[in-house]
Amino acid sequence: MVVTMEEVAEKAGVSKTTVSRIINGIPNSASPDTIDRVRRTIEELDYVPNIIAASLKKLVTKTIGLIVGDIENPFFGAVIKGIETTLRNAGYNLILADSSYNMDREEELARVLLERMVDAIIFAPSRQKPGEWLQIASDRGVHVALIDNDIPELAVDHVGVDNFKASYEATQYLIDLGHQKLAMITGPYYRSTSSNRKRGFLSALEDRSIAIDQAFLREGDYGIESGYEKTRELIGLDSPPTALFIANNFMTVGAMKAIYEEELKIPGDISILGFDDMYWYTITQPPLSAIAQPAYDIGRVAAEGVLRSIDSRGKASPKKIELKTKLLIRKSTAAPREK
Amino acid sequence: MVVTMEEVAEKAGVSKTTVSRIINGIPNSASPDTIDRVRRTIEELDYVPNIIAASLKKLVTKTIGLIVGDIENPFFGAVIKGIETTLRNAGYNLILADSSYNMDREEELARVLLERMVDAIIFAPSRQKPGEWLQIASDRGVHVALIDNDIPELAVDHVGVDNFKASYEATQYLIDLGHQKLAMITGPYYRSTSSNRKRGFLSALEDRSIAIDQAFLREGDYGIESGYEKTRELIGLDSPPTALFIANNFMTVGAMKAIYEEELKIPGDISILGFDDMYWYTITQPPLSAIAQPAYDIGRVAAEGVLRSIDSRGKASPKKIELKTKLLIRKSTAAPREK
DNA sequence: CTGAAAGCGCTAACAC
DNA sequence: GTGTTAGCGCTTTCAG
Repeated sequence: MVVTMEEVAEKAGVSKTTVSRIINGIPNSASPDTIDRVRRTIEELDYVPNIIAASLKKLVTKTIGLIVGDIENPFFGAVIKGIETTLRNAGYNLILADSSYNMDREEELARVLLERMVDAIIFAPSRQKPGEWLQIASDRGVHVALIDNDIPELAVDHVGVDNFKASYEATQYLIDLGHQKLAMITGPYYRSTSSNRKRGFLSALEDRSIAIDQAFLREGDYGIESGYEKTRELIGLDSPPTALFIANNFMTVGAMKAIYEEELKIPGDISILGFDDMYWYTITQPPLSAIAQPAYDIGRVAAEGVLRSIDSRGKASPKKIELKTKLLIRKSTAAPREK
Repeated sequence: MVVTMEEVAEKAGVSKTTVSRIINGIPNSASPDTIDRVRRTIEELDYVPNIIAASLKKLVTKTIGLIVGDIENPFFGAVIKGIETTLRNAGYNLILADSSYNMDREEELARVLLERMVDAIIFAPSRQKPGEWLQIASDRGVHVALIDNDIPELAVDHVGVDNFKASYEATQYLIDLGHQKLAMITGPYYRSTSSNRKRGFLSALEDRSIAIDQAFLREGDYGIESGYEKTRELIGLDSPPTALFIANNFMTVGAMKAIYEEELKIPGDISILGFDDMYWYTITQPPLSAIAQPAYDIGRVAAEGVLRSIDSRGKASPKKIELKTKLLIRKSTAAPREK
């Protein structure tokens, strides 16, 4: 740093203390005259306060760390936007870290954030297993909030959606349309979101007494390729499904690719329903039916929770919050063709 | 923070200095024995070094600030990924800030980043006009790199693509297909990218002696709605264009919406070519032709430049780097129908 | 209303 | 090899 508070003080003919108080807007701590003089000096010198120094003294950085699995996933894009906006408006900064869905990385990042003295960590875990550093962080008074996937055994805030219910209702909708041969491409079961989405699907079938064909249940990895391959397998079956429920956005793209390649008609030959809504789902042919998650709000609510938790000095007990999903019915789902 | 270096030192029976040296891996500064003892103590105490304190002393934070216009834009998503990955591998952290394409906000954010003592700022400006704080940052030795839009009068690094050339070539391709009635929906001219894309389009027409119909040139704002409206205007013309070139991803979505609404055939009635490639352009009907920008690499190269610049203590002169675009021809562009 | 002094937790000369 | 000392730039009692 070039110019320090000391220099401002000197030039204005006051002490550092006074300058500090004025900058921090402590009421009744300086005469209007002094305030004016100091303000002008700050202006003249282009003085920029050093928040790092202040942080060291106050033991508070007004910085929050965020660990996500993949910044490039549009779902996280919206979540991050919600977090960043909320935090920024409250005067906080965001340190963003991408774990590539790698657990070792997650651990390392949590540690790095601790070293940087973040006031809180918002974390989108890639699996349900709790990491060691997160617990350490929580133990030392660094507020922790989970988003998307939950880690039930960690007693910290969590913001997500009711994946079971969303999945259950979507499946029910498909059944009501008349489908009996329903397939699902799920995400990896080690994620709470994935396993809940699968459970919802299965549970709906069960409740409607539809036998579960194991060949119709495929575990993907949330990537485009995986959606493509699983779909090929599914439509290659002797008796293929008439409805396909896909657990995330990327796999849905892969699925569409496979379906177009085989020149199957949607929804004539097969109905398609995806988890995660994308802004471009309205311009595919046909427009895609999907379950929308309030991604921005997940971020916003998580950030608000963390802020509240900081304010209350961690005296608030952990909350598990589930936001509402919405089933968006467009044109990719319809009754199965009569045979 | 709970446990400090002092406590580690005490418990291990050495001085802070020794602990510090061991943590920083200064060679030949402690006996293997001491190192071992200290390491074990650190482990036992779950000691986490306080980088904020170190930063204050060293006047280097190993943190870089990034200001983008909209985190949710998938283009920036990829750019951010490139930056984050590169920085992380070099041991740097990223403070992410979203300006909502607002210039006042940009200024404010630059200042906030300065206060936080970032070692460098990577900035995706929303207009060509240079801000005051960025100059101040640069003057104080904070390295500055621009991405996407350039601000020519600022003597700092810039990484982007040759928008003029990309646009020129794409237009040329459309003309070679036989189109004579070409329209373009541009972005706001106050961005260097937008105006260069427009210039490329116009220049290609000129070079092929195709008269420029002003009604065929529409200035959008890079949003979905804007793409939709401008396209409606265009296809509502008495003599509508046979080819439409759209300056970004979001407006392309809007354009598609308008075209489907009017039940026009692509590319039969109108050819569509967009700037920015998206991973889902292969599953629209027809798959969309587009100009791909190496978004991840733009981020990576910008981050590498900033890192290099930090290493060389700013003795490197500013570089303006243009990465290669690629014209991806899929199915939304074809020769105009004979009339 | 204002200032002096004592650190926040760490690093970096400078000694020994 | 290791320790002592003096800060980095700011905030915060405590005095007046």
